[in-house]
Amino acid sequence: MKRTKIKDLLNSTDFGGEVTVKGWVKTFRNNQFIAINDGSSINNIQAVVDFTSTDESLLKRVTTGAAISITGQLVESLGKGQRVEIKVKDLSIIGDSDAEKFPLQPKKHSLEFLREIAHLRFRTNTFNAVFKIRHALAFAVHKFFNDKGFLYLHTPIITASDAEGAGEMFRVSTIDPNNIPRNDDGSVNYKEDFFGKATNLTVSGQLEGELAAMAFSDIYTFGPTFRAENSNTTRHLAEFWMIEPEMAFYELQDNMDLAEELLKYLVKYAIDNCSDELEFLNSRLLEEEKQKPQNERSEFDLLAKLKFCLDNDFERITYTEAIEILKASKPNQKKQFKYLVEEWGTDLQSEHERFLVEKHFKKPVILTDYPAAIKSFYMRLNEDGKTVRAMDILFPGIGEIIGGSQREERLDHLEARMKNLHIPIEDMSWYLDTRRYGSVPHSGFGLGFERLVLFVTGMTNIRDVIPFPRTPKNADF
RNA sequence: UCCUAAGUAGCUCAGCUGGUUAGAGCAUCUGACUGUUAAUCAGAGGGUCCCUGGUUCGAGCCCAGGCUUGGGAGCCA
Repeated sequence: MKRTKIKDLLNSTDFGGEVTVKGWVKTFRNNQFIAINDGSSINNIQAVVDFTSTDESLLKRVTTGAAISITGQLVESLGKGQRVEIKVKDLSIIGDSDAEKFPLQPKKHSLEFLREIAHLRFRTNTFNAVFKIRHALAFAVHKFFNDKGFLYLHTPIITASDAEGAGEMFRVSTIDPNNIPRNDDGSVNYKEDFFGKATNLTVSGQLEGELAAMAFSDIYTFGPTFRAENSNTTRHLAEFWMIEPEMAFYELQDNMDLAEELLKYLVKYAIDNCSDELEFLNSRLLEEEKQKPQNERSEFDLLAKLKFCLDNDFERITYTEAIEILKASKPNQKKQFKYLVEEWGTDLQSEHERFLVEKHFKKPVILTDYPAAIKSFYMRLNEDGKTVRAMDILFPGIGEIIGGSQREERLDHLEARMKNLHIPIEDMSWYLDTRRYGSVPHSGFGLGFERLVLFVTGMTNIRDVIPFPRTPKNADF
């Protein structure tokens, strides 16, 4: 008999008909009630088995985690707590699960423990919800850009350019570490390596994206990105996914407008398409909040927080304005900041960003026009000669979720800047060609996909929103 | 990388001032019960107290080094 997905059965009113479900046992209560889940819904379907007429040795194999197939009649539930259930006619075990060894129990587990069994955590409600939302958001990214006529560009994972300055890179090499080819001066002879030169995993697809934007006008990338930084935080991964649109003829304002529209679109898409999952995560968070002392509880629940983000314009201020606000702020006056804000030109610490977003404006903030000295070489210099057209979007609880800029389209300015920073211009000739032949103002940004998923799901550790997290000292599974 | 807290049963944790045979709840197993919702009741099994070394008559507990994890910082998306 053809299998029906549990999601469809839970919505069905076709009582009396015979159905088959296949899935994994979540709980088996009272020797009668099997809660089965097949991943199609965060909710289980209950199958009621008549233990008096069922082989006892078969029932013993209905253990948490076992895969089973059930055929029976779909009926209105006789008990409370669920609308429909299946009256079992035929029960068979597809795959046994040794209850003494299966690590997931029908109880609450800590996220830290589940991280150690990341290969099995998909089977929990929480991760079912998180990864469904992750999927929905990924789909929504493509839908958003496709509907706007953007071209999805696949940029290389392996690159030879080391001019990004975006962070430490992972080396890609086939050189035998026990037998390294050397030049006469003792340095590694990369001519012997696979690509004939030193190569790395990409830290960003931006530079390649700019090349394509000079032909297609509007492009985006969405792929894995790698940083070999020794960062041990709740919002950094060594391998993460990034969305990087790049638009010709966009100035900084257009760039900000697109970024804000994208973020709101994605949040709305999740609200509209993942209501069960968000509802579950919301109640899960509410329960965790109850464990906290009153003064540490957040004022908004997850759903309210998401709606608030949709209903309010992001606050847009310049770096210079931010510095003025911070200088005059209470924590700065009372010397409560660990790093006091005194001079124009220093980078903002995360305590400052958090103050602006969570205390002062109480909503997402777009910071623009940073000092050139603390930003990348490719950002467009303003007329004042000291700030660049950069923008960072800061989210409550997450910090920087987007970083972007209008790009420096003037060849002479760009070359001067690169010389200053000792970036080898000869190696970057391919990039500078965009400025040599039909250069136009253009802009783009990078959205950290996992940080977006963090925000939408309300999870607090980035390792819990990517299936198999790669972090320092951790590359399991 | 720095600061900080932690590591005890499958999981979550307790373990007094260093003192006999290391405990609880849940899970698991056995039995009872049979419309349950983290079912209930009775019983049983289950330990490299993170690792290495040291102090001591005696270390889960004290000291040193290491490993791992949580939280914070830096770097950033």
